[in-house]
Amino acid sequence: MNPDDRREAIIAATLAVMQRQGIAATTVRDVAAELGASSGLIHHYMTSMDELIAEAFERSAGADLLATSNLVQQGQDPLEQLRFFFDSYTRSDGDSGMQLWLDAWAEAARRPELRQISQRLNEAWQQLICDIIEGGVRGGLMTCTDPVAAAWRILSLLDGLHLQEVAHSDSVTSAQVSNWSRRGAEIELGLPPGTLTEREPS
Amino acid sequence: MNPDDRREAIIAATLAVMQRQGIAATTVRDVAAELGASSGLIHHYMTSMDELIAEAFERSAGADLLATSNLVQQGQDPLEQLRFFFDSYTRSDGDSGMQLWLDAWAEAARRPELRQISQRLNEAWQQLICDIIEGGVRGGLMTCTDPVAAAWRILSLLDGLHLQEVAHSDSVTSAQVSNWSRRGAEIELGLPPGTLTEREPS
DNA sequence: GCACTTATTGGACATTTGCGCAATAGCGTC
DNA sequence: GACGCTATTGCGCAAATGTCCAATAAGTGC
Repeated sequence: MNPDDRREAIIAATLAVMQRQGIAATTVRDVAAELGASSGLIHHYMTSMDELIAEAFERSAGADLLATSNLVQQGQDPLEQLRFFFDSYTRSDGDSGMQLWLDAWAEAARRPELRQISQRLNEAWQQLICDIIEGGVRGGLMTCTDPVAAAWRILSLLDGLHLQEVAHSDSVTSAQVSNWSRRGAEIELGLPPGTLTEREPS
Repeated sequence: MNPDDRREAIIAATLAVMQRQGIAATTVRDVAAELGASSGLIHHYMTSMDELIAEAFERSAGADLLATSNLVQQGQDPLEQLRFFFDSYTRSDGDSGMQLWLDAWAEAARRPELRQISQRLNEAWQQLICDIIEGGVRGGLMTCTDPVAAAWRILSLLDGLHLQEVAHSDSVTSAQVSNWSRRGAEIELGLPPGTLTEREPS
């Protein structure tokens, strides 16, 4: 098998195990079993377990960011862009992507490589929101005196609510995460209620 | 040694280890070393490792909640109560309490006992904020059409910002967590800027 | 066909983990 | 001082884990 393809296959298998069992409980043997290969093979391509986990997480979380980013760019104006942002972000929690983030944040303190990736991606998410807000303020569609702070607030609110949904499923529901976070952004940016509500696909 | 005291001592030692190393990396042997006793002793008092961890987390997080709750009750009006709430919450992150919460949320999916405790405490935090808001709305000091949602937003925003600070220390600083979360609550509740800023102890 | 590189295997190894258990020490009661 | 209960010890066991390594299979260029 082509080395590049093999490497991809290993990362894909790692990701599958991570999503099933969580980052902390992912072992080399499980990845090998998922791949249908031996454990030695994984170490032939990866120098350490930490690198393997970091790479798999980056692949998964990076793809989510890219997908949302692409969708946002299709928005005609900043309001639609922000709506698309919420559409994309609140849809992607159907899979276990958010549990991965929870694991990553908790493990960041103990895995430097993972921490670096997690930080970089979070800052990219914040930047994405910040750009939308600055566009909205320039166009007179939104009111905001501190876009950097506002972007961190919108992102953190979304993460904080998602966290409750994933950790304690019957405290906060998926619909509440969507509604409450959209309403929060409306309040933050001086928008009338309903502006960011998900539109029915016509 | 008195069995009750011994039990307390074990929990205290467990907590110390948990704060130093994180929940996932806490082992029976480490707790025994911290206590200056043998590993067998821990199992004489606790039926399992999960129970030990859950109990220690409940003790620590419950104490934080109680301390904040007590401080809030000393506020003369809802605005001061909310200010006290932020004072208490944003001060308690000096120690590593927030990393414990991160671990707890991540582990909640795999440790039922921990999940139950985490969920109960989070709901109590939300209730604490909700009561303040309802008092503020009644007294005409705050504007809020949905106190339940607003309380979840204020709590989740605070947790989300804290999360960034703990996981990636140079993305968001401790001061920014305090300022941004207070400002967020002001916007949420229709308060003029600076209303919730920490007062200098005169 | 033959050397040479590389992918792949399967297991060994040292370490760490939660937990159990037989032995011991300490202390209160008669 | 003897007895009995329980706190406490210290070790051992089985399972799991990351890492490494010698042996093998599979190509690949000559």
